[in-house]
Amino acid sequence: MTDYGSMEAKWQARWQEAGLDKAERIDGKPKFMIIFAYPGVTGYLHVGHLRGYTYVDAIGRYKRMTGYNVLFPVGTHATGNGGISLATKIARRDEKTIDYLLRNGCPEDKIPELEKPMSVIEFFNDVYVNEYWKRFGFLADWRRFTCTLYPDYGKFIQWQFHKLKDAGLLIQKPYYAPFCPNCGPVAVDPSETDISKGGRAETQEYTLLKFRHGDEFLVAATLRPETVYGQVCFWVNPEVEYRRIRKDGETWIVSPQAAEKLTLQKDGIEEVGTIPGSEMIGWMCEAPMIHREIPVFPASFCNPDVGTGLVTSVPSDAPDDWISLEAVKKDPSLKEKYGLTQELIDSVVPISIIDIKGYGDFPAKDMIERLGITAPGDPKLVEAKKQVYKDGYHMGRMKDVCGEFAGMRVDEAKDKMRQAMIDAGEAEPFHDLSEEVVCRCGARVHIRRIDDQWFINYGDADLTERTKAHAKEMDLNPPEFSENVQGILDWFRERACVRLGNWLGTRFPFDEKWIIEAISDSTLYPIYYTISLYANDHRIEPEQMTLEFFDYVVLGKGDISGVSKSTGVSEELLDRIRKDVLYWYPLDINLGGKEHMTVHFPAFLFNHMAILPDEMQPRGITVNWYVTGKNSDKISKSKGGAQPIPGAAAKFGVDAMRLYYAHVASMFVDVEWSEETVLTYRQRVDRVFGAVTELISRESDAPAGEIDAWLLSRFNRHLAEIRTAMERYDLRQMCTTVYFDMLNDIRWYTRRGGSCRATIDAALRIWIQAMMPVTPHTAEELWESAGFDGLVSAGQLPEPDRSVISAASEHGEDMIRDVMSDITEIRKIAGIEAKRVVLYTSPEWKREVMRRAAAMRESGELSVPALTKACMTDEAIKRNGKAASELAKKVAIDFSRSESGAWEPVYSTDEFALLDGAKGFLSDEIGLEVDVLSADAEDVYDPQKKARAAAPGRPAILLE
RNA sequence: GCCAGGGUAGCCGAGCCUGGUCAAAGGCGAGGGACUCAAGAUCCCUUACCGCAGGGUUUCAAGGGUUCGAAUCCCUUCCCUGGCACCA
Repeated sequence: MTDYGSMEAKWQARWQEAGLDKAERIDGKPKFMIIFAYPGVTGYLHVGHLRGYTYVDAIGRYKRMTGYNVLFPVGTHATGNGGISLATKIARRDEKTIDYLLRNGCPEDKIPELEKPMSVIEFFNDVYVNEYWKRFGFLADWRRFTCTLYPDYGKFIQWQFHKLKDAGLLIQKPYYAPFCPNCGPVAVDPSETDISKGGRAETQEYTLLKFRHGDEFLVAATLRPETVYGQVCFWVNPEVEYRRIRKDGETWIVSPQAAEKLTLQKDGIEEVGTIPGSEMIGWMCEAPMIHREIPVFPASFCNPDVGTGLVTSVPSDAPDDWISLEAVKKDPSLKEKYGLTQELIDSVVPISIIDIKGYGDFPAKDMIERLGITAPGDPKLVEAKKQVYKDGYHMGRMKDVCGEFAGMRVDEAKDKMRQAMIDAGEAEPFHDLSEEVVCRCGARVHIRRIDDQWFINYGDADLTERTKAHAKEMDLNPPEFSENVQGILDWFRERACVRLGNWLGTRFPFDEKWIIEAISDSTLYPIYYTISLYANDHRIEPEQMTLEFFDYVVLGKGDISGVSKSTGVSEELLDRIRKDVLYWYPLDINLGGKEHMTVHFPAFLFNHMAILPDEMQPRGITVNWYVTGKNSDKISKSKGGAQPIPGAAAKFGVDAMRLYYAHVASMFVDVEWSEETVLTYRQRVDRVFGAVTELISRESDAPAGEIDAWLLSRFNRHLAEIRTAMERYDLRQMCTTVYFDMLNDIRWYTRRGGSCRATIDAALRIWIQAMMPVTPHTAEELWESAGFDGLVSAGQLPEPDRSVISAASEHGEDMIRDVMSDITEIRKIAGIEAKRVVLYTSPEWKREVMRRAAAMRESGELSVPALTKACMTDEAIKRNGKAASELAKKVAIDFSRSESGAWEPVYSTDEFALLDGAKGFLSDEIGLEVDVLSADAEDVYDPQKKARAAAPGRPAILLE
């Protein structure tokens, strides 16, 4: 295996020596600032992540070689519980975790150090920078690296929150969060850092429905308030000892567990007694909204742990209800046991309330039959419920029985009906976890109301309008994101921005018990890269980074001498930082994966708009899609199947991988990772490398000829194409030109016998420079062996020389290729064992027809009759009779469809000279003797009368 | 369901905005050939169908429409993908 690593390391060291990675303000020089949305520190990354990062480096390199001073900083986002989670697992030597670390190349002796969260973060910061980004040859300004857990970064975030507060965008309102009675707030997430069970639980929003019975209420909890019109009875678990509680002067009956949960969410709850479930069977209670009396029946599926342990029954749409009602009707023992009358039981019949495509009047019944469920307690009921709920919510429509809600879509009716009942005092909101969650301390975790939760008010109308207006001006890629983002910005509402508990992050400046949560501290940060430089080398210390400091350097507010005095930062340094900020900002491109479209990018836009002046608003966002595993999953970090990045880099070489990312597909589609595909790019790099190496060493003392003019024309045209593509950041198009088209041109040049040193050198300069953005190591290696000076990475891409771009020259070679393929085709079709081929070039009169057509096209008078008429005034043309008028017709149509001047090379090329000059080449290529004759020549040899078919651009061919 | 984006030759994928020069780029795969003792690499040719002269025929999810002309514009239908929130 070739040792790509040492070649790559060599050039990376040279770039560093040359200081190419460092970005410094150069007043007056155009700047370009680009970032990728920094990754969360969650462990080892996989090959998929490098896709977006590679785009950023390639774009940065391209900008650098086209006259820009480029700032490409990197950082990491470590806010959250990822670090804690990993450290905890490492501390208790969790087998899977240790295995995961070792498999990804973590040195064994490093592991004991990783028991502290911050050590984990620092460890991975180092991995990301050194094993991923530097390894891939990125020219990022490493000096500016920052991490969300650094104290100086925290100062910046606290300042940002002061600004949000000043702008009136921080609001407080109640919020419902998981809470342990002993440990306080806990994080419920799949990593299960804080908890020992229930990491997949979700917070669900129930509606408590109050059913009047005498002067008390049976309280049911439902996720489907829109089904109240279908209520026909009420379920109570006869085995459960229910509680009576006082709430706002009312008496409620709920399960004991529900009573406990309610105290966490409602004020003034007081237990006043108990009542066995069995006692309630046979009661009549008044259902909310419909105000009908419905009977209470026994049901074993009422789990006191879920909701309130009491359930309103809507058999039409709830499979559990349907099957249980059937069971009640069939079970005679219930009548005796609970004294229910047959009449009462018979009076309970399902009511059809929702019309769902693909279902009959009673969706629950349909689903039960479809799944073959026959009795209550069947485990398939869970699935049945989920499916009916989902279909009902998305596709259902309320039927006529639903009063004022008739005809509404379910997803709309749900909120409306819930609100109507809450307004009428018949219902209340309630939150519960979808499954049992147990804290590490062993206590049960419940949802608790938090009254003073802070939110950022992204729903603010003025902010939204201004942000939307700015987004319209931005360069957003893919273009459809421009359209979508308008909707996303509208849809963004208040967002909880702080949280309690065991999380890493910055303290909320207005109340230290809160930690600023993960999305909210990563929205304005790109601007901090202009400042982190000075914090990292300790020219400023975190304690100096006061509100006045940021106000001055970011916003230009305050008086420099005052700020200098209060912070202890010299006026000179303050001035310098301020100028840096003004120079580098706004951000030109923020590139991130598609997951950011509805989360990070809108928040990024809002925060910039809320805090920074117009001239500092971001200019562009580029969204990249993923590299996926099989079955188009994201390559999962946790699944472990993905290849560690350093291993892949060693195996394929960094440049091959970079080219793979840049070219394998449009930025805006997912790509399935396949080593085989990467290998074809490895091969592609090798082929280009080989072709260049061969050109460098080729004997090349021939004088410049036609083919040299052709190559220079092609390469300068490509240069222009590359620039056009890169205007749109279309790396893929650019790579097609550089690694495919240009290689093909070189092959043709070689095949045509090109070997002029000056041409080759000129072509190589263009070509190698054009390779630099995507395959920089290969480019350097080639640049050096070609004997060119300096580093390509430090050079400037030449402007295309339009004076050497020649349509005529390119047309000539196209013609030769066409002639070759025509000959091949004729030989194949005709099955002739030919010894000789005769080419007849077009007669002069046909050229004249085209000249006339071109002139008429120019002056706008071209039409079939006009051209025919004009041609007939020319004796030399007219003489050809019908052939002349037919040609005039065809030419008139062809020319009028084309751009003016497009056909010029066709009629003005000296075809005889061209083909005669290529005779030797053609003869070698096709293995036949080749003669070139002019169709105009006197007594031309033409035994098969082929010559008359000759036309400009299309010589007649005779095989014999 | 709502919003958005798609369905192109064996596969991947350009073209579609700005209709004609589109049987439709390029790559991969496949077949043939050159080079070679041989393999690999490299290079050349072919790869919808028909055709003993460079041509013809039928194609760009399906159906309909606009137009002298449609892969490209419009309408309908079918199918696929993503997002639908407090989760980074």
